[in-house]
Amino acid sequence: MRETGRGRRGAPERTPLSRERVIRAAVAVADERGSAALTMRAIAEPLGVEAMSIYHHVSGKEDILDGMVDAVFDEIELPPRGTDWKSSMRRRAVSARAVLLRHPWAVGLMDSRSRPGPATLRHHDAVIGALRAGGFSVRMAAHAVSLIDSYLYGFVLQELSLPFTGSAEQEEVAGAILREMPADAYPHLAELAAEHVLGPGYDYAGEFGFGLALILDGLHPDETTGT
Amino acid sequence: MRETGRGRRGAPERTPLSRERVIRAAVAVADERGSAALTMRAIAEPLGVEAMSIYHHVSGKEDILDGMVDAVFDEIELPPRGTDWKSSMRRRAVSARAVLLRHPWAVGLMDSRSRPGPATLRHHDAVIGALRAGGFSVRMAAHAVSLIDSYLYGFVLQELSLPFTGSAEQEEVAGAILREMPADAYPHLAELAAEHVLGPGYDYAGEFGFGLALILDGLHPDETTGT
DNA sequence: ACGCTAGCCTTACGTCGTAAGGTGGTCAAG
DNA sequence: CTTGACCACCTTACGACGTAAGGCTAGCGT
Repeated sequence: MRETGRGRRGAPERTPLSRERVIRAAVAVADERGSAALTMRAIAEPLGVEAMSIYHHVSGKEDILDGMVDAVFDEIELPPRGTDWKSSMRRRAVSARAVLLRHPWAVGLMDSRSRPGPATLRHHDAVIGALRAGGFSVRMAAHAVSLIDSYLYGFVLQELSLPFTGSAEQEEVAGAILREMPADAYPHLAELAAEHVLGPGYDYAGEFGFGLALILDGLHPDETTGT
Repeated sequence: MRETGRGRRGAPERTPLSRERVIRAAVAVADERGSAALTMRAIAEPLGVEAMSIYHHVSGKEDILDGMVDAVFDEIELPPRGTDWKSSMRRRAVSARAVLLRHPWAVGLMDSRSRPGPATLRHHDAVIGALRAGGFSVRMAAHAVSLIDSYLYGFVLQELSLPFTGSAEQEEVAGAILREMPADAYPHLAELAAEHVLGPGYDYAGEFGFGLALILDGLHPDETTGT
């Protein structure tokens, strides 16, 4: 697993560490073993290095976390140019959700992290740009970004806190909760669980499209909506 | 700060610990010193007790975190009965946002926590109930809850990750970021910051109402929207 | 009178982030 | 070729964390 390279005179030598390589290793550790396992020692190991060596390339763990968030934004597809604003917003949102689900630690990292990296800035710039190109005023673009991103992050946040991943465990877990839950104490919850969530073919992921469509249909380039 | 009470024969004695008192103390610590300072020892201290004593009343730190999340839900105003669904959803959302801002650690705790407490269940039950009473089908109520809550949590998540709290610092910080940011690399971001966010009277909190209104106006009791 | 038990405390372990300083291999200057 | 500075990594160590294991004591029922 340890990467090696060639020195400038052909002598084989270990690829030197770098901020980028450290952050890539950190992302891999968090993906594979969960965010709780993201320790300095765990990051160092697959790099073939001791924990303290990392400090020569990043300023501390916070710095790594900042870099990880930026790496995640870098993976999100930018709104494609040359399309109408609505479908490009949809594509971007769908891509962002996929990336955030691939890196389940990312949403939780986003609060508490207030120093945006270049990929993050580029990402937001492109999103605003697509809206502006679609005829949105500056004020309206701000509204749209706030709304769409809030929905996006909030949806993924809820999706990740579900105790299951596939729809196989889904029935099982939800059923268990239902059983140990006094059914007449929470009648509406019980009804929703029994009739809908546990019903055939229910897929929580499908909810994402519903809300996204509603939001995008409610947004318009100008303030012609007339609130 | 140490609470005392009276024994059953009038002898003054220390109020015994309880799960509830532990959780209340934990909430206070997190509110006052931040979620990073939420250690067992820090929770124990204001209770006049050693850290290990806590373990006789909760099963571990995870248990405390679960209790804290439930305590937060308990603070959120339930959707008032006897009102139309739309205004009761609005009231509930506004109340929830206020509570989540009062306990900034809460949103971050909500992912990773999958065992809902009684207050949480009661809260969700009441929300679904209000929608059902407003004529929503089970399926549509599920859509509505997912959408509204996603927006709510996502908005607060973003709001909390802003590096400022009041609009005084706001200009200062945003201005500083703008200055150290290559302005022509992120033109749309720069434009939005300069013309809108830094403009007079901008209040990020005001964005909440915009998105909430759009979402609530897009939702309808039956599937008459015709997607 | 006496042991039970509930409720709190003491001690200790392994792991965390990271401060401080050591070490060896490479390279430029002499 | 020698030398010495420097770079990249390592070793050691510290205080704080969550918590396992077991100890102490006061008040109770018998």
